[in-house]
Amino acid sequence: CRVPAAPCIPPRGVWLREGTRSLTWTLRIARVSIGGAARVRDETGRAANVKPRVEARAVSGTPGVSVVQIPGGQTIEVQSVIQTQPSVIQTPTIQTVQVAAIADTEDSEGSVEAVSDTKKRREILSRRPSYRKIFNELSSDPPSVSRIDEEKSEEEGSGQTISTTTLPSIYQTSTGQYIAIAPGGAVQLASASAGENVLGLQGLSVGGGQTSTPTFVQYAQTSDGQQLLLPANQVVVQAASGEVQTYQIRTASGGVPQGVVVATASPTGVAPVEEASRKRELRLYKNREAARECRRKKKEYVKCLENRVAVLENQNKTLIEELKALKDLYCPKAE
DNA sequence: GATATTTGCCGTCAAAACGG
DNA sequence: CCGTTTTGACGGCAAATATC
Repeated sequence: CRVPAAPCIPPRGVWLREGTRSLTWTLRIARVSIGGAARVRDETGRAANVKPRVEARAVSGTPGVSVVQIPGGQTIEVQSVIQTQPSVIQTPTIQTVQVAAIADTEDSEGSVEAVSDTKKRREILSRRPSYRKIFNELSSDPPSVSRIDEEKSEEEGSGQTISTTTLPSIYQTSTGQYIAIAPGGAVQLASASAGENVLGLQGLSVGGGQTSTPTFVQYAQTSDGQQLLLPANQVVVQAASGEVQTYQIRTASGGVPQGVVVATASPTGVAPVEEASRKRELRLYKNREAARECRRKKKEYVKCLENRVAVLENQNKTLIEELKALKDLYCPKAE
């Protein structure tokens, strides 16, 4: 949280490191590092990062006491003071923090318990109304703060993001680029570097019908109207410059990254297991995109709040000055 | 320079919210 | 009511930063 000058109140508990230099917290759920000599490891050594470390997150907490859970299932209760300054705090500022207790949670073992533990935690962390709801409610009264648009706001910069309104088919090319073929027929290159919109290309799903192995072919239309038919594992992309390139599509066995839909085919004749996994992939893909979008909106929302804080602080300052001036003018003897 | 810690982002899950 | 969308929560990774 980097709202300037406005003290952010940690919503649940306080996040701290024992006996070390800094204290950090983020919104609502924080990560806790237990540093220094008291560094704690998951028994299985599961803090499987390149750099050894332990992270924990809040499971509950009241002002002054935070209960955090470390990966191994242990619960550590930490007594602390409310620290209102976010970000890094130098040694003189931080107050002593004691690890009050380290206790094994009864259900640290066993998958069934683990599930119920997760549930318990989720219950503890009662869900608050969504930020968008709160924000829209807030913004119904005061001026100078823009509402978060329900609609997707114009993307700054290039609009290379893959459309999320209707699900495109995503393919990874042999060069590592991703190609999205939207139902509308637009083909987008979604590479890490930059994307370019390519029109005039279409992906055609030719349903397998009776066959259990659906075929996927594409045709491409060149600028001069010529049509190209391509093998099932290739995609042609024409850049804005006019340059036409053929890409090889990787197959699932070739190590397609998670979530990449390998092919879109009619479900007819597809084994239930395959169908289920296809559905799952689809769901994951959609959710991935949704999460991305949600984060974008959230960032926007936080920016709006920061603006709001700045505006209100300004107003406050102006009003105080005005009041002071009026007092001086009309009741100079006051105080 | 090595190690420790923080921070930001991502993918996934699950539950709330929403829309038909 | 049910399917879909949205979003909080969480675990994980890696880059950035701090500290030794």
